[in-house]
Amino acid sequence: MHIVQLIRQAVIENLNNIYEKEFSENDFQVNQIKQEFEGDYTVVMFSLLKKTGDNPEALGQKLGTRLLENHETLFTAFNIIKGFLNLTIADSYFIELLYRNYNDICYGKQPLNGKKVMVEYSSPNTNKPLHLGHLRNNFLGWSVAEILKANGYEVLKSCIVNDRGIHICKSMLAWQMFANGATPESAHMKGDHFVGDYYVKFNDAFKKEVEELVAGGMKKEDAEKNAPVMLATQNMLKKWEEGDPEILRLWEKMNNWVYQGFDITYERIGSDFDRKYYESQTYLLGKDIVQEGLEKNIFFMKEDGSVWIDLTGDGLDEKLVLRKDGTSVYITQDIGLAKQKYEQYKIDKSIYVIADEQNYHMKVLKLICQKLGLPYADDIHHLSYGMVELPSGKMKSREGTVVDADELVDEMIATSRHHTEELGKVKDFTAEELTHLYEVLGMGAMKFYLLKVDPKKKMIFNPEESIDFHGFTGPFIQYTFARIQSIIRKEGKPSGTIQNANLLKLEKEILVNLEQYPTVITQAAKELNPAVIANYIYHLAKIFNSFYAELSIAKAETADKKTLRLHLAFMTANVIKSGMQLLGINVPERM
RNA sequence: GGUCCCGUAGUUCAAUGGAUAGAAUAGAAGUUUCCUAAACUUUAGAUACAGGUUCGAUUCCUGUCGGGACCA
Repeated sequence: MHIVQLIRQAVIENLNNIYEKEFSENDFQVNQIKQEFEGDYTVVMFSLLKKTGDNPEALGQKLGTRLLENHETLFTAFNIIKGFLNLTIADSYFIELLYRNYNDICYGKQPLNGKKVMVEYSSPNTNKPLHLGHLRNNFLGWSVAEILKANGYEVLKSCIVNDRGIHICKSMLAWQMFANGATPESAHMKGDHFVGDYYVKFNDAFKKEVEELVAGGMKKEDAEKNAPVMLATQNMLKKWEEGDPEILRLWEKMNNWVYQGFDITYERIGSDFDRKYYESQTYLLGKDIVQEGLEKNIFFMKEDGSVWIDLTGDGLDEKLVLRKDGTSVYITQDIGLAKQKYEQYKIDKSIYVIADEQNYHMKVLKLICQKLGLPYADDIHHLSYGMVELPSGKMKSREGTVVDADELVDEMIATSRHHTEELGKVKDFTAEELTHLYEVLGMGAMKFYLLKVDPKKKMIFNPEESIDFHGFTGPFIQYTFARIQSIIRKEGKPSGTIQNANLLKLEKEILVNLEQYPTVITQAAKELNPAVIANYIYHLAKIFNSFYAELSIAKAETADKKTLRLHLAFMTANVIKSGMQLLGINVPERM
């Protein structure tokens, strides 16, 4: 049991005895103490004053005295400041922690709990390469999956590939018009970038045609509808839906180019999926559910034959679920896919990692499922994250302001190479070792940068300033790990027992933090928030670095202290490695 | 027009209703005969505004201003 729970329990027990009333966890808080006060944890007593009828001083005295009497192995001292009862935890309690978790790579993780979760993330379009926004999505989704695994869930990672629709037809049309049969091979390009270029070419052509039409006296609105390339694209989509073999062949060919490009990127950034869904196979789903909904009067049909749901009672509006020509809209297939996921995998929870611009859509999806009485409706969870923006605002592919994922990865790796060469600490590394190190550091910096921020908040990325390698960063933590490994190589793994603890402030601070790791993992899962882990690991590394600068491990004052500090270093390294893995970040033995 | 989200140091981010609002970076000043200076130490700097609830508000409620997203 974690120490905060132990304290809570002890406080409840003793309050019950002192006041002969029933107290519960909700009656008070237990917090970690602030630096400037004496002790380790504090009981906030304000909320207990009414129920106990005592003032803080009297309450604190009674409670503190009892706690020390009845739990002498846990508490060694207490003091009262205003409404806070500050408790000092016994050194021996923490020493036990070191022994108990020695070399345990599963420290902090939970055994399987029998629940199954699906995490859908990444969800790319096949008309352009991945960009910075996708990176945040991918890192988030992957990390959340790992965090859930660490909490005992069985996790399935899935991905819905938006492989059909008007946007793909635009790339296809532009390829027909401008490529002269070029391929990624002939152009020496990654397939996703190759196809993305034709998407841009389409937009250029479209813009030009609109301008010409407007110059000829047409209204802009009409010009956009009647531009020849737009009409041709719509015609192509129609042919695709009718199953025109030639169009289907082109569609398959271009999508495969894109997939080959995506595979390379996914491999580099460490994204993987247990199950991929393709919109071309799911876009017809959900129509049967619409029928059911009509019969149950949950949906209604308008005069033109289109089907709607009235959500005005829920503060939303009327929402289209089937067009008048009987074709699906996005929400229809989403309902269908949700059902398919549930029936196929018997999942207990379905998490969708999607940017917050889709908040409305996801709210509607869940609401409709609930109204339909679908059994999985309540288990649909939208993990909504803020968009990555530039200082100038939203990234726009049409304006060429998109930060490309592959380019950014290359840049990060180049920067890590530059820093490493400048410092010259790994001159004995082989070429492969160096390549690997640059990748570990570059990807570490990038992933940490995107994961350290609360997912809910939008974040600003400034391409002018490269992602840092100093301070609150991945490499800072990786460096801390590497220094510990260096010590372990020289001094060996910790062995033997600690006779006389008598912890110094810095030693104890590390232990207090190490003890919190399991709680942190639980909290991260509860909030579906990798930033909780990132902040914790950074804090731990920071404290360790102060400890490292202040106190010698190899030349500790006594043999006993040396054993203790080796243990501290060893366990800190294990927790750093474990926590960074939950973020998808590797740690190097040397750097 | 409607719904929702966000305003914290120059900048990028923290803070389950709790003590003197933490970090990083940029700025200033230091630390290397000693375990990796990608580090450490010191210093200066912030809750948009006005009310309210509370023993206590960055956090909850109302309004104003500012920014953003979505729905027609």
